[in-house]
Amino acid sequence: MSALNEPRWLDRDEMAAWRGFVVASNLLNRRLERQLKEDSGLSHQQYEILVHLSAAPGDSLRMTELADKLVTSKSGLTYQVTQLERMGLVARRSCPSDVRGVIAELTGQGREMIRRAAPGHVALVRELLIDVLTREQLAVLAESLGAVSARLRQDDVP
Amino acid sequence: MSALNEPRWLDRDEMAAWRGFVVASNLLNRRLERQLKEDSGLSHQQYEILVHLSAAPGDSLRMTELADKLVTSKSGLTYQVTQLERMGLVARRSCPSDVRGVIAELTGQGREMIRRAAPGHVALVRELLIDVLTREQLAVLAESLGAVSARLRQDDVP
DNA sequence: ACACCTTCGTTCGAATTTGAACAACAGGAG
DNA sequence: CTCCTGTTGTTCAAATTCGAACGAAGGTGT
Repeated sequence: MSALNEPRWLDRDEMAAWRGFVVASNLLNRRLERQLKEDSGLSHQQYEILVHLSAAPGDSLRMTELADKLVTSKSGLTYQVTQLERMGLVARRSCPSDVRGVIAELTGQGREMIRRAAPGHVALVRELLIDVLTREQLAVLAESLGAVSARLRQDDVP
Repeated sequence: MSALNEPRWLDRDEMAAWRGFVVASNLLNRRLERQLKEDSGLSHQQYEILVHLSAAPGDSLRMTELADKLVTSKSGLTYQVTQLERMGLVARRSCPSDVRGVIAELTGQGREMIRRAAPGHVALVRELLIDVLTREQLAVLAESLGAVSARLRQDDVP
């Protein structure tokens, strides 16, 4: 009867998990944003770009690859890489194997910046998230969100 | 020696939890944003405003209260409430007990909108997050993120 | 070599977000 | 009452974000 049309609403636990996710996500982002801006003059997004580059072989990545890792739009990345380029933290160079390709590469200043910015950022992540949870909670969180991310990556049709 | 200056970096599990959180959060928001926009013409933020209002007594809340619940800036809320007001989904009225106060109230159209938009949204949240996890994972997630949120709310100095 | 479809990164305009500054008011201490 | 401090919601400029459209190039099948 109505079972076919009536959606399955979230029960108490499900709602708690979902609301907790949304609220924690927003609050965390706010705090990290402030801390990075004040201490290093970087936005969280810019910081993440530097991190992904510094973790990549040759301190460099193709724009599209980088956009995927960051989970952002291509145009958004173009904008931010331009900003970082103006700050002297990232340089653009063309891709040898593909004329269309653009490679974003960390500069010396970029490496220095991430080296200085990372400790404070990690300390805050630890204080606000990691150290609040037990080892078991962390493990479950990692596995759960890993599964959710994988599920989302799968059918992410642009 | 160096132990005092060297930050405690994240180990494998901690990093997995943190990255999982960031990635899942971004991917989820992207998907929810698209779905809401296409199906109802609402942004996720606008949808959340309607949800919080419809959950409040009298379908109404003070601006500041609403901003707190949404974890957004006051100016951001002012903008979005104005948008919703233009759409006829929300109305502003002044607060009886405080001349400065402004109360956002759900209109009839607003109630109808949330009634139509909710099923599709909840279904997607279920598909992408809730139903991907086991009952135990959900419980741990709820408790963990609840603790993190509480910790964050505590010392959130504006 | 040719047409065809996809991918790459950028540009563009529109929408949104933020923090700082602001005026108006509330709430108390004296 | 009167000053003083904190709150409330808005306005403003600046920064950021996104999707659609674009030109240019890759890759494939014939």
